[in-house]
Amino acid sequence: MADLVESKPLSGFLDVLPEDAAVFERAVDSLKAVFRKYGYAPIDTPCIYSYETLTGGKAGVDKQLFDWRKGDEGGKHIALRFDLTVPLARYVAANFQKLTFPFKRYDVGKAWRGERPQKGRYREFYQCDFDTVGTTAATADLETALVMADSVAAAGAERFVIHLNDRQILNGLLESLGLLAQSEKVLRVVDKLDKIGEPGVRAELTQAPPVVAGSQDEVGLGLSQKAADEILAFTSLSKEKQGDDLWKTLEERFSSCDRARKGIERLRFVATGAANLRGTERFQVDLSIARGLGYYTGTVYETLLTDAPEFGSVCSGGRYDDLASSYTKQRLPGVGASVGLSRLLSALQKIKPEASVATPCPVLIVTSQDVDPFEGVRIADILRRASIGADLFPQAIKGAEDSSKLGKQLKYGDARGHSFAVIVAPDELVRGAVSVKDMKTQKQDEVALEALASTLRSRLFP
RNA sequence: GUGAGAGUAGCUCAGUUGGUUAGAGCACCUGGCUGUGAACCAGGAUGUCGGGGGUUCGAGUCCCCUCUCUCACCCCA
Repeated sequence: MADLVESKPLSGFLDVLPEDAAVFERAVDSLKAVFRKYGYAPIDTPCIYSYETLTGGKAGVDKQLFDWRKGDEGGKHIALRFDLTVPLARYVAANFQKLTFPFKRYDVGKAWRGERPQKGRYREFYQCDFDTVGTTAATADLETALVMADSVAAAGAERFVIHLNDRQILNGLLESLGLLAQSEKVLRVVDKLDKIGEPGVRAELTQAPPVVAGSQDEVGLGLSQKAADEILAFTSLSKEKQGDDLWKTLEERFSSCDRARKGIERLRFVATGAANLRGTERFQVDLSIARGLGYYTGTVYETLLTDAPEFGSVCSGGRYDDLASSYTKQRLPGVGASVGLSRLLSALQKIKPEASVATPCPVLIVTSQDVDPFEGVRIADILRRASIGADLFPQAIKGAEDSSKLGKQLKYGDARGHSFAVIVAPDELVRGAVSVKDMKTQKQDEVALEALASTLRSRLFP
């Protein structure tokens, strides 16, 4: 015998079993329904791009890309997309004259990262993006928050909190400290507050920068203690105060800073509006969240599951001033977010492992070895014509090698989770009837063929 | 890329200070039950002990190298 070849997927890639795929498909359907309800239209975009397109011409982003070695286009380096937002930016730039703005689209698809996998982090994963492109209006930011709440709930999460912030406020603070140029690095460190705590963040902010520029293992921005104090005092504000207290404090603190005041105004609109429509327990102003992504410039969102915060954010997003600046001179502001469905579902599975079934059909047709196998196909067909999902256990003609006994067929039905078995056997068949067995209660009774569809329908959907 | 841990049956794992033929549970197959599953009883099949080298009379066990996976860092859904 030839040596067998590895059948397991690569690390960070997932096989999905039927029972999990059923959950996944339901979740996707629910999400899409939410997106459509808010006016987002579906689009589709390619998975592979040239390096240049993916990175937007910027250096340094390519570290996490999933390389594609074969199929180079005229020597061009190509790679898989790492999210759905970059493809959107490119798409909007490429189809600018065909689209109507504000443009709202959703896109459900896979993205790839070339990094080491970890808990809740894969190298291939699904994202469900929705964005509103071509407006700076704060209502779009507020509606984005609502879509996030509705989608995470629709995917099956019960307890979660959407953290809200606006980068303009922190940027205002940094501006007053003369640190605006380092904004992105500072935001990234601040973003780790929940993970490494205040001492950790303070250390990273004040430690000397890496000796070797660009080193990945050393951290440190070399800020002054005073700057670190200011930053930490600011981010802890939302931990001490929420609601009107917080707004009042912020407005006083930043009364002379134009940039921050705009951010406060918008954040207040979004946070109070969202809490008003979906409940205060769903939304929380959190001045410490920043999002690592560089293109966010205003509102930022992050969603944590109350029962599984260790999985990280399951739905994040933000507002950007100019999404497609790398691809077009047209300025395209917008706001959007992404449901990390692979992560969300793996977290939900941990919170409440649901007994789900491996079959989409409620009914299994099993046939005795003593009847013409055609009867099974015929009876299954009756149910399908009546729009009742019916799976027929493949049954060979009597005496054939792989003809299965009733017991084995019922065992299969049990393993797959069918609700009812329709047993086709000679005694009933001569009377023009079959036996219908409830797989849970084990009760079974004889039903005439003419009444089969209606009987099953009433039992399946009482 | 950096650091830590782990690789034994399809899955989860046990395997004593190195000792003959490597085990258990679950799952699977067969029969008890020629017209009835998830319970029970009896039986059955399954392993290059991740790979390579070394020490030894003898290695799943000790040493070295290598590969892979997991967790964490970086970064992020």
